[in-house]
Amino acid sequence: MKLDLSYYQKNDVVSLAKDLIGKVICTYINEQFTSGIIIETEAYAGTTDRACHAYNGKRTLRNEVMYHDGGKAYIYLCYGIHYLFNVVTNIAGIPEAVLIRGIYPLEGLEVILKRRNIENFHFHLAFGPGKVTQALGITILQNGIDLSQNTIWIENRGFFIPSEVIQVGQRIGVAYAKEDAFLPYRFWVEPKICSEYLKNCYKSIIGGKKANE
DNA sequence: CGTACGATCTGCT
DNA sequence: GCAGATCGTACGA
Repeated sequence: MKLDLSYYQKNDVVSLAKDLIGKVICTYINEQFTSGIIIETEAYAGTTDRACHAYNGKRTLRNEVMYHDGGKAYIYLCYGIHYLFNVVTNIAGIPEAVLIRGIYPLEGLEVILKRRNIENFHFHLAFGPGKVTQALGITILQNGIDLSQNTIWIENRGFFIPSEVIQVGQRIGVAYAKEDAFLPYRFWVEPKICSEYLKNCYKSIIGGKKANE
């Protein structure tokens, strides 16, 4: 169920970014369990990617964990306000990562609503990278943690997202990366579409059948 | 040491 | 649709 470290240590960050769509990210933070289906990701492809924090081999205190073995959390503060959560991929020395940009809340909705300071559920509740970390309770305190432990981890629950509903496009907010800003490294499923597939999964669970594996 | 700038979100128009 | 919030990091002097 829980993805192990070998999953993250593969050598194709773009494929991993797409494969993470439909997986379930879980957190146990401040004694509270919350989770959501990953519905938006972006790949950041190491030292040759102008949009990547490790472009041209840049290595600082902030991005140090990108240079570690895959399967760790790379978290940083963006625009002085929002924490952004990345999964480090590949092996030590090759600084690649997947930014988790959107989730569809699955468990702990009450906690998520409280953390987001929102009254009622709506589709875009955690669609956007700053909303994801707020919903899941992630801050800079979790930077560098190991995703095979029990604070932040990702599971395969067998939710099947058909390839035809996964959209592909340019990454958001990286105009400074010049030509690399046009690379098709962003993957997403509209939250409303995701909810339709969720209904199907729940139906099959209720019917005594396991969700698609 | 000083300054510029974000892998964004919200609320108001 | 747009401006304002807000602060750590990076980088040059």
